[in-house]
Amino acid sequence: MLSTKYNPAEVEDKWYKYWLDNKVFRSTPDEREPYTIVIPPPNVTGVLHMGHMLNNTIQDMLIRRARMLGKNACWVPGTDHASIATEAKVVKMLEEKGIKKAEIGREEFLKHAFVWKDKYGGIILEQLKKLGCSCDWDRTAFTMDEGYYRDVVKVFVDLYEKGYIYRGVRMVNWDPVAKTTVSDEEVLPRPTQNRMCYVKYMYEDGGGYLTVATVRPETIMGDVAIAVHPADERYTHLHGKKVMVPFVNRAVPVICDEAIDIEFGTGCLKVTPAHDIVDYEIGQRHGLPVIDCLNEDGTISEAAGAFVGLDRFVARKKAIKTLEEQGLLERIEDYTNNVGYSERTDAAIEPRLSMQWFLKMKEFSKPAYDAVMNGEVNLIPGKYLNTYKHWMENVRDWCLSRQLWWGHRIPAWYNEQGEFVVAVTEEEAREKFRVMNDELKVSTDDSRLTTHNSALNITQDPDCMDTWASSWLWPIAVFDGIENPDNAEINYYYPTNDLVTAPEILFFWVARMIMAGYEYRGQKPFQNVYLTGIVRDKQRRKMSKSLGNSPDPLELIAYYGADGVRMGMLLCSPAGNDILFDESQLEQGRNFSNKLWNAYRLIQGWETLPLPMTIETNSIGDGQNPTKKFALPVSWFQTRFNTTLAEVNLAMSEYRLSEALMAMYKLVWDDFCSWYLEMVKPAYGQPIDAETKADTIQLFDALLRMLHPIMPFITEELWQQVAERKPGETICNAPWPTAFGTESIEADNILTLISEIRAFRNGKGISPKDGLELYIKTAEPKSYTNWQSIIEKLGNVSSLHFTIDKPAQVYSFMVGMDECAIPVAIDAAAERKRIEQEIAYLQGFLKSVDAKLGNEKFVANAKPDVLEKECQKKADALQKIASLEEQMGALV
RNA sequence: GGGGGCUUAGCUCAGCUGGUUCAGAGCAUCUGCCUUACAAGCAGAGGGUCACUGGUUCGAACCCAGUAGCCCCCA
Repeated sequence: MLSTKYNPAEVEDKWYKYWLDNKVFRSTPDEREPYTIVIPPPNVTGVLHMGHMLNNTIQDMLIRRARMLGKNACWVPGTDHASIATEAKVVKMLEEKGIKKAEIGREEFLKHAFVWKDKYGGIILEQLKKLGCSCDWDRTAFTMDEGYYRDVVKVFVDLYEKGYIYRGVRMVNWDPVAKTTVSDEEVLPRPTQNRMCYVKYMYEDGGGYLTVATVRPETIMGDVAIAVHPADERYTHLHGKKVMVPFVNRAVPVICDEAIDIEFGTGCLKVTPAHDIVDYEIGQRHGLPVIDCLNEDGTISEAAGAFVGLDRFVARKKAIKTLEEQGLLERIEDYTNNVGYSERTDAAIEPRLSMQWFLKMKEFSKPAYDAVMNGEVNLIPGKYLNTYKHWMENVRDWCLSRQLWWGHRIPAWYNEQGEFVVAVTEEEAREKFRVMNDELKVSTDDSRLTTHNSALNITQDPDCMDTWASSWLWPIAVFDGIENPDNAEINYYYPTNDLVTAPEILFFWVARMIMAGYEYRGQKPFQNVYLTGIVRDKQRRKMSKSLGNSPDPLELIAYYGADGVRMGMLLCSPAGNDILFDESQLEQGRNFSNKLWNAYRLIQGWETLPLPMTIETNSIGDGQNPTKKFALPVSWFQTRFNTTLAEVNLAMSEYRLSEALMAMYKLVWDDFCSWYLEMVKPAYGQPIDAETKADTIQLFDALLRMLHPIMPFITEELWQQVAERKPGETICNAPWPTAFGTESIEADNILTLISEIRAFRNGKGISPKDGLELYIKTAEPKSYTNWQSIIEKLGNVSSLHFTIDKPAQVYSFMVGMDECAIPVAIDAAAERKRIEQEIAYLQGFLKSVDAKLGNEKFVANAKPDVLEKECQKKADALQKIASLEEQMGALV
């Protein structure tokens, strides 16, 4: 006896193991059409969160359906080394053990990092298995695998040689805690309480001062000028004068620059090129020197000449105090401004000049821009097209270097003279130095250069690359398409079909993969990019570990079942729309699993009768096939199934996944369970004819196959039970359903009639157990008699008449054009009112239709089918009104 | 400051190329049912001036302009 509740925990692990044992997810190139997805590699620091659940459920649904459609489905899993996030974790872990990164050195640190990665790096992949993800695990890749590492380096060298990569000084976002640059996107601005200091800068020639407003007095030592707006009349007299910088007593010029905001502060800007991007630009324009007052850890540098060695925030306080003591502080105000904080360490970001490696983007990004604009790569939903366009048209050079150890080390080598070459290996680097030297020697004939030849003291750039500089090769590198660009796998699987990811990394990752795809394959990396929404909590906050507002996905799976979670989540998340997560959604998914389970319980419990049914017990047969008791309901459901299947296929092809799911949900719950099963269900303890049972199982099998991509576990469990299966056979490889070859049977009137009867009963408080008499006045009694026993059963109709003679006391209603009546004691006045209201509504409706038909322009302009519809509406409305009026007349 | 998007039932959202039997779905709410597949259930019901104001059109939730509110991205 099966439990009345579906228990997912009992079956999920069993089937996942079965799939792995039978290598169901394994893909190798063959003659079939490939269908490929590469997973957006989660960070090795990652654990499964709600975003992954959504994202990977979508990928699994796509890949499982493709597999059932007979394609060679390949889903490549893997992880990203996530340089900054992982390094931060490892540093912290070591610190807890009392080990300092700087003390143990690079080699040793990396050993620790790999140990950490081996221990924690695969957790999330294991968690994906709980979700049911059908990845080809034999292909699991990692962005720092040996081969992958070589690819990344090779690409760097290649791009350098092509002239795309350059080294330059730039203002970067500096994280003084992680001691690395971070990208603009990793800087989170936050309103911060500060103090605005109004500082006096004395004229060099004495006789007065000007006042500058600043929130960063600790950078005063780096001032190289005071800038005012050329049109600011308050300061015209100061043009060309010099003023003294506090603390260091350096005379600096007062300069004019259009960039100054006259309204802000006093209208005088202290120019500190090393510590502010605007100041840096002003400095560039005016040829000013750069004085870098900060060390990489955020302490004041030697170059500053004051407060040396103090932390920047300590120095700030001290600076204020000193200014006060020296009488240079005019006043001080509370001031709130936006300060950028590191997403990784939460340290206040320091704008800082530093030597970095950059990739020139303008020209390089062109193919990626075109590919999306001309639809070669399709963004779903399309609203991201504009976002993409805008970003790509304003693309800036990509800072490739990070001051970290965990990652792909920049393949640049420096000699003692500070010259550098870019090469894949140290060997090659030496060779390049040698060649470079030879050329120099030839051109300059300088014998001193011989030393530099094999000289040999060369060192590699200590920095490593931005994580995205490895993951942008993902769709190529996982098939070894960089090192072996013509291998069978890359030729077969590339370009991939769909990429499913979050919109927040559209530029970071997606755009760059497209660039890499065209550069290294001459082709797009994927056809479609499905951008999921962000999972938020009910207060619309993004779910995150730091906020603690994210439930533990594994607990959810344990409670609702993987299928329930998958169905529940996706049912209400259209592409690109944020999903407001609520556990009641998962409850819906779980309940749906249970519904399916119980449908099966019902079917499997049916006893069949060995003998053919007799015609007497067989009142709703179609009259031509008396042994096939429920021919009409089966055909009717098959018709419904065919319609829904077409909707599902269309919705899927347009990536309207939630709509596809909703259509399936209704097909199963409403059409199959609430209608079809109730129609064919025998009375308690009664047998069913064998053919109807077989048909029902066939229908159920088709439903299971349709649901399998979204609910893999329960569908496998039931599919294995509804029929005898061979060892190793699995619904994963069963064919995606196709339409039933059946005569199209509609039963809308029958369903409406039954609903009307039930509604009437409900409204009158009549028990479903009390049978009712029913009169139908129709031109086509056969359309009802074919379904008579079903009408009687589902409506609990005790006798059905097709006569005009009916009792005077009736409740009447319309089904389509047919007039129906249930004899019952009624309140004639109330009934009259109800019918009057209905007539009034119809007359209003008729008026609007008439207005259209009476409008010459409408008749002239509307399409013929629209016109025809309107005429039909009019005819129907007229006939209904006539019927209703007749009913009114009959009322006593 | 520049760019993009959103505003439809209490909540979350559909509504593809304008045609009122299109104002929809799910959840939630309400009413009645423990009717032996399922109370994680069954049968019903109520609920919206499609943000606002104009315009285009024979016809607008849908197209255009402006207004208000919210969100995101870039500076």
